[in-house]
Amino acid sequence: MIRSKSRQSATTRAAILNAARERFAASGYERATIRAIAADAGIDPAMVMRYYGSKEQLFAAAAAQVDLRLPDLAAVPPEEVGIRLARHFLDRWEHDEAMPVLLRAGATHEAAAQRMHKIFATQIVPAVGAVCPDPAEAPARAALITSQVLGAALCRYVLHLPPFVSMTAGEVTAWLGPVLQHYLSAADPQVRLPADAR
Amino acid sequence: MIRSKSRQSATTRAAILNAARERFAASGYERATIRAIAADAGIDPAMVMRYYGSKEQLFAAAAAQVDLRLPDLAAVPPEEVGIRLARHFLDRWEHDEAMPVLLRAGATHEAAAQRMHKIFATQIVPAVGAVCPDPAEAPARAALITSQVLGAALCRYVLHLPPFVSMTAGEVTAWLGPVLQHYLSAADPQVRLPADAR
DNA sequence: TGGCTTTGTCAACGAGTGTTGGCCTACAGT
DNA sequence: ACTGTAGGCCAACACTCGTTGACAAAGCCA
Repeated sequence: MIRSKSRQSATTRAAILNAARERFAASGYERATIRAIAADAGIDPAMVMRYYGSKEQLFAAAAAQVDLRLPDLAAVPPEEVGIRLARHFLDRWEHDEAMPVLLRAGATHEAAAQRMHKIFATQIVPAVGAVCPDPAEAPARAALITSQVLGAALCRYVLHLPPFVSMTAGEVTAWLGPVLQHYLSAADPQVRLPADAR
Repeated sequence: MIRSKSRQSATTRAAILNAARERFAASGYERATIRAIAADAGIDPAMVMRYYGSKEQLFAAAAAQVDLRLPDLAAVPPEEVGIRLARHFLDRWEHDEAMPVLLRAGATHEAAAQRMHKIFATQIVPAVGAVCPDPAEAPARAALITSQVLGAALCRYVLHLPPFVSMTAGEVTAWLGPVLQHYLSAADPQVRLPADAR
């Protein structure tokens, strides 16, 4: 367990990053303090500044490289795309805490919201576009999928809404699958005329 | 415009509450400072404490009495319940900022999350139960509806996800309606056996 | 007019924050 | 053995926060 003192920096950097991710995920950006993160990592707060420069940059490092690892949906049988997507997200979240980080922080921190925009544009939209009937509709369909997926994550991992946390991952997947399928491939619904909009 | 000095307290109290709601909605709980709220209301920070006791109590007052005013779904033709529900939520949010307050604050503040649990249990679950095939399923179905509805609000009003904000309220309603309908009345989906869960 | 309550301001406290610079220590290379 | 350097800690700064108590002004009531 006892290591030589030099060439230890990589280990410490990683420890800080892990502690930061946990704190950001558990408390959001503002309540996650440098001091608490440093305490979790077992080092002095000054080290955090030395290695990451500022809290903002530490957050950027903690929330960087969020890779959803979305599968190639074009290779999936068309009628299974929805359930496959739902299962993928659930799987991801039950084992990775990168997404709660962005969810909690994105609600109040502008930089986090911008990062979610980027993830949406570079990962979700292309994946959806691969199986979309009309590629021009991909952004809108991807946004709808994102809304359902983030909403479920919000209820389950952030708000801890009782009926949602007591469901198994399989149940959630079974419910979300058809909905994602609908957003992916259903015909664009006609908006009623303003006459009966009220 | 100039009023007598006494009997002014009700006006000031209301001004504080309005400013508080705006700040909590725009910045979340932690970034909304008493000083900023007081400045918006045009008075001294000490007045906020005098009238509301503490920041926590001010937040409670600002987030209190969130009445979704859900319609009696039993009186709606069964096949229109989904679209009716979607339209109601959209209508509510485009004109009221009480919900963004809870969304932003609920992500990081425990008291806000608890308040959302209460709103869910006392308003959404009963409304859903009125049209649910099996009342025992009402909490789960209500949770799914809530997840989609909160997810849409998150993308549209908090994260400002571009494709979502550029949709009209009518388009969002048309997309969400069938999904809410599905959560309300579709048969409980069978969860596949563990054999093909991977 | 004189006192009492209400409405409000001002200055300050104590705690907690991100951040900085100086100092100590122990290893690596010579 | 000596020295340079990198890893790490400590103390402190400057600032903001929620919160408090003392004090001033203005109305109401007698």
